Amino acid sequence: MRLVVARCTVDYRGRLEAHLPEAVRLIMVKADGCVAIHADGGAYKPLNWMNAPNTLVDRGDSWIVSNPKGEEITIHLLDVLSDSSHALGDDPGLQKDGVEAHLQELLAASVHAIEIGLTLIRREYPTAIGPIDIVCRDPDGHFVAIEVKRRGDIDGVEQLARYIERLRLDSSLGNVRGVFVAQVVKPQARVLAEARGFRVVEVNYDELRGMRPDDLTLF
Amino acid sequence: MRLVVARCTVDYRGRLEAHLPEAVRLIMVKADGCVAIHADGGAYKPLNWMNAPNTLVDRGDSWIVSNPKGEEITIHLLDVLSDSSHALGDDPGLQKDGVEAHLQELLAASVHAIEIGLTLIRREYPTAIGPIDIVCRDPDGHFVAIEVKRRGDIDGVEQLARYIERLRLDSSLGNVRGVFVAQVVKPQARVLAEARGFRVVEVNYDELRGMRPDDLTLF
DNA sequence: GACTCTATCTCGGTA
DNA sequence: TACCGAGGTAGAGTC
Repeated sequence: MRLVVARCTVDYRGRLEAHLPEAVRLIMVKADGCVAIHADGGAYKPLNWMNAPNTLVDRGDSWIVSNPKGEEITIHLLDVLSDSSHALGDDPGLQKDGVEAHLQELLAASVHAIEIGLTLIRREYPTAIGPIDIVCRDPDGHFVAIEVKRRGDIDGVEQLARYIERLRLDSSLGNVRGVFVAQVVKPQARVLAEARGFRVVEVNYDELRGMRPDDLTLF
Repeated sequence: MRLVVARCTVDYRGRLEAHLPEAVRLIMVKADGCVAIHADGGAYKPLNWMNAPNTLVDRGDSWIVSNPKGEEITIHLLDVLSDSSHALGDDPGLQKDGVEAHLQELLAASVHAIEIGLTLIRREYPTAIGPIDIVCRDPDGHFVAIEVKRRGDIDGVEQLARYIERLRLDSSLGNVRGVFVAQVVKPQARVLAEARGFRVVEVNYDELRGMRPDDLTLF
């Protein structure tokens, strides 16, 4: 990894056009060739960047980084304050817990947390337009399509609507209804979900993790 | 900005839980206090981070960074290979051109580029499920809801469909129709838009920029 | 390769 | 502040 601190200007031309006026910034070049230009604030996102694969032409006072898609960044170096390189080696990578997949697993194991009386048919139920998170049957024998989100946004409701529309094309399934499950459901998403006739359920991840799976509960 | 290259392990607990095994990484601390841990690859996204505002407790061989929301990162430093600080100063910020907002402004100023005879009612027309990009009236007095996208995807068509559905609930508006405008419209989006009864218009950003606003045109 | 969906999304705007 | 939508979204997984 090469770290250059320099007074510079930057021009990007590609999916849009962007320009950075003269200032002191950090230019980070990683081993895979990607380049990122950071200011001294503004969270982790760089001001400008170019992902690998790309080619870097170093003309001394300016760098031109371009990729096969025709995007290009030009960095004019006006004053280099520091320039260092470090061998970091491969990274073993990040281990995560608590993402949507886990929420989905927990819910599939405890579908009664969504609605009493549900029976799991399957998780990741396949359709032509993508898998439905969870599909159940209710005590009346009706299909219940369940969309699980960490944050219940309007996009998720649309997603559920597409799946329901799809399932209803298959008349052999009979009645199909939708349930939208999330840790937090945004107001607009709730309005839309209810307008679409979907039930909306908020669940607590930590409580869910503490619950016994359905096959151990006695109702 | 402080740049530390060190062999380290990292643990994050907050919106989810994450752990980084021992490896050599770059730890970047910006002037606003935010911390990012980078590997030597994987584009611009850090492996772990903590946004400002937060507090950093430096215990020498370990750092504990926590924020008011209850998120926390613990960095164990096993071997510091480099530690440097640089004064970067404020950044004048990024100047962008060609984003959706510009396209929308240009179109609002030249609605005849969408369709001859339209009169602008307002931009960002408010509804319970979000603002409509542009709303016009046509020569017959009908409402026209216009969704503007840089890239015309299926999501944008769905968005327009939601707005139209919403407007039609208000019978006082009379007839309402939709127009989907983008620089490029994906085939699937076009099919869906036309199935929904929306007109589809492709516009050229550069041509649009060269046009005079409506109040200067003489039709 | 194209498509789909998640994200500690980030970031900006606005009510 | 919370909420909403755009993003050069990026990145992962699947078909």
